[in-house]
Amino acid sequence: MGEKSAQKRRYILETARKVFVEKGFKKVTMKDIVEACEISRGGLYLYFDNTSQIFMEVMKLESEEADDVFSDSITEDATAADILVLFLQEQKKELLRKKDTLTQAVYEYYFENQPPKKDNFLKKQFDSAVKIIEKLIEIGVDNGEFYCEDCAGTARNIMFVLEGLKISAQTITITPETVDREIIYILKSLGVEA
Amino acid sequence: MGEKSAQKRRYILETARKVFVEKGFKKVTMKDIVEACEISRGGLYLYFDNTSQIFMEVMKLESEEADDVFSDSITEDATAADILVLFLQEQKKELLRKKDTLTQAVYEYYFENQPPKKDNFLKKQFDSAVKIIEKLIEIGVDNGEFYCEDCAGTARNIMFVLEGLKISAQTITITPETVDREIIYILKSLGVEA
DNA sequence: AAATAAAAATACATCTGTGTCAGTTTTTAT
DNA sequence: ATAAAAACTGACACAGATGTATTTTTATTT
Repeated sequence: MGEKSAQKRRYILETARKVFVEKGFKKVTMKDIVEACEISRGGLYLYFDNTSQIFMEVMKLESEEADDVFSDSITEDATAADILVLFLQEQKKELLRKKDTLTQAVYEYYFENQPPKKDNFLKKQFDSAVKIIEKLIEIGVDNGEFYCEDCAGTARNIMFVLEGLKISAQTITITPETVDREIIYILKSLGVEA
Repeated sequence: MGEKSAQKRRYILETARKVFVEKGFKKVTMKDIVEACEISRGGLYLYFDNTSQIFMEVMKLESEEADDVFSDSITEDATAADILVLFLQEQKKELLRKKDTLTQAVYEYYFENQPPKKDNFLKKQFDSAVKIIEKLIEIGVDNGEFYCEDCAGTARNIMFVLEGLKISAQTITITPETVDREIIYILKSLGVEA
């Protein structure tokens, strides 16, 4: 498969991503992707075998482009609290505009394809986020910005709260105020008044 | 529809529940339910129109039989901390045996049928659980068992953590130890050493 | 026991999605 | 310019699910 094919593969994946954002995972058919890409049925099968494969590759692309949220803010010479707040605000934005992310599709995919212990996209994201938050809290504690006895535990706890908010945003209806309250709660638990 | 029909309706719902537990929501077809109930295709359509309707009624039954977890333990003359621990242990059990609950099916259903603001089964459950936990914490604070400045906030926070654990158990693989750590973390935040 | 009503089973027509394949067009190389 | 290779297309056969219509069985009434 030559240069050109790689380009088209990429185009298909990017277009398919929009479809998954729109419809989740389960509902999407090869036909949907074909139509979105404005190619033929047979053409699509030249590049991909089925929707699961396409989705997996979409997730892969996604994960390669991730982690930027953090690095953006960390490079500044902001305080630990600033960075944490920035991160939480970013998460808030993300989880409230639920119709613009792969969140739901990813959940659906994992429901269908029972927990792959290795190569679990979500687990990787979760674990790496925990680690970064933990580091951040440690820095804050050293600074005297935060009070915290168990940085790892707190980091994990924060991530579970965010997961809870994320899924709740997809099922229950969640208001910005609800998210704000949780953010304030988290900061308070670190001894930071918002 | 006579006495007998009502009985059969009930039988179908209870059998269908097992199918939903087994397969989630989206995957389940009328055929699956027909086979599980050992009745005929046409027969099922006499009672229900489609899988969504069946699932909605299953959830309704489910919600009518809920809330017992709490009432069971609350009637005892246990301390607030005891009751809270019992509740958290119950939740732990529930979320670890993920293959034995409707959790995943409910999520799938809500993904598909976008957030009904009224009659939202999940929201009702969530809100009522928050209220009960809040009361419990207040009692504990009055007792001097707990230390807590914002009972409502803490109750909400606990529920979001549990939601996070619940969805994580379905997607990431979660160990009992992970849940235990969160439980300990929660108790510690109330000033209770486990 | 025959007539009638209710309940259940079967067969049917339809629809939607899948994956493949024979044939066509486009690209590339000589 | 032409042959070979690569990329693409639309039609096809198949599979599985839906909801309905018809027939068969079972129960009820007189």
